[in-house]
Amino acid sequence: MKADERARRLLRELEHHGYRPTPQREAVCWALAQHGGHPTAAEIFESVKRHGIGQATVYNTITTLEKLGVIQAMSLNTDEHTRYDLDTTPHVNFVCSQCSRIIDCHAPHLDLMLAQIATQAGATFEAANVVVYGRCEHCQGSTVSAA
Amino acid sequence: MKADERARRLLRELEHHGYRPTPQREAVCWALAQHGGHPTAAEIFESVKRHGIGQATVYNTITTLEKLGVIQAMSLNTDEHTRYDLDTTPHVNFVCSQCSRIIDCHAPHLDLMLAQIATQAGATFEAANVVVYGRCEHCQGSTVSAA
DNA sequence: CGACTAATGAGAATGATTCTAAATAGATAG
DNA sequence: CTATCTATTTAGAATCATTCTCATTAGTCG
Repeated sequence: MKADERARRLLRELEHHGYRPTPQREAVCWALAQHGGHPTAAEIFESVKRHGIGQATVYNTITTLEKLGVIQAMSLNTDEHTRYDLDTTPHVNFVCSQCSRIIDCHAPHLDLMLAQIATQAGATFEAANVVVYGRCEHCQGSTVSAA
Repeated sequence: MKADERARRLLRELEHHGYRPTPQREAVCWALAQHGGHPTAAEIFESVKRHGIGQATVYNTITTLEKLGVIQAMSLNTDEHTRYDLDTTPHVNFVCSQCSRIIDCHAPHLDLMLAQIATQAGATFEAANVVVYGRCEHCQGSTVSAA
C-alpha cells in the first residue's frame, strides 16, 4: 500500500468518527503514513513542526488514532519512546537486539493461535502486540554493528 | 514454584555473574518473587523501602536482573509503568482491556512458532514478549468492571 | 451575523526513570 | 590487623517523554 493511500485511510477513519479533518490532522496522518517504519510521536512532531503544528496536537491526534484502533502503540526495550505501528493486524515485530532494526513478520496462523489462546482462557481477542528479540540477518556473529 | 525458591534463583544468578549478594539485593529479589504477578519497579520499591533501601538500588538491581535475562521487562498500554515478568519463557501475557488484569497463558507451540518466524527472516531468536488484549472472563458483556 | 463547540498550541506540570556524587562496606595485599 | 582499592548504596537532582492548562482560533449551525 502506498503512503498517500495509508494517509487517506487514517484521515477517513477520523472523519468517520466525527473528527474534523483539519490541516494539522492531515499533516500528522501524512507524516505517519510517510514514515514507513514504526514512528515515535517525537519523530512525527519533528517532521511536522515546520508547518507550525504544536506538539500537543501531534500527541492528541496520535492518541485519537490509537483509540480508534487504526494505529497501535508498542514500546520496545531498546528505547524509551512509544512507537506506533500502522499495521494493526497480528504480526511479529522482530527487533534486533544489536542494531535495533525492526522487521515486520507476518506468519500464517499467528492470529488464529493468539485468538485461540485467548478463547481458552475464557477471554475475547481484541488486539495483539508480539515482539521477538534476536540478532537480525546483518548482525549475526558481530558484536557491534551499524544501524 | 514457591516464592522463596524463585527468590533464591534470582540471587543465585546475581552471584553467579559476580554480583555480591547484599542484603538490599536479597530484599529486592525477595520482593520480586513474593509479588507473584507482574511487579513494577515502584511496587518493589514500596515493599522494600521500609528496610531503608533506596530507590536507586531497586532500579539498579532490577535493571541488572533484566540484563542477565532472569526477568523480562514489558510495558503495557494500560499504564505507564514498566512491568517485570519473572517467567522468561515465551508465553502470552493476556491483558484485559477493561480491568487490566494480566493473565499468563502458556501455549504448546508458541515458542516454536516464534523461533521459526525469526529463522525465516534470517534472524536468531533470543526472547519474546507477547501481549494479547481483550476482555477477560469476568469482564465479558460489562462495560465497566472491578479490578 | 452571533453563539456555541471543536480544535489548536505555547508553555507549565507531571512522573517514571536515570544520573551524580559522596558515603559505606567488603575484599584483598602487605 | 591495617591500608587500600573496588563495589555498592543512596539522597537528591536532573532528564525527558508525555500530559495538562487555558487562552486563542476556527467551524458550524441556528
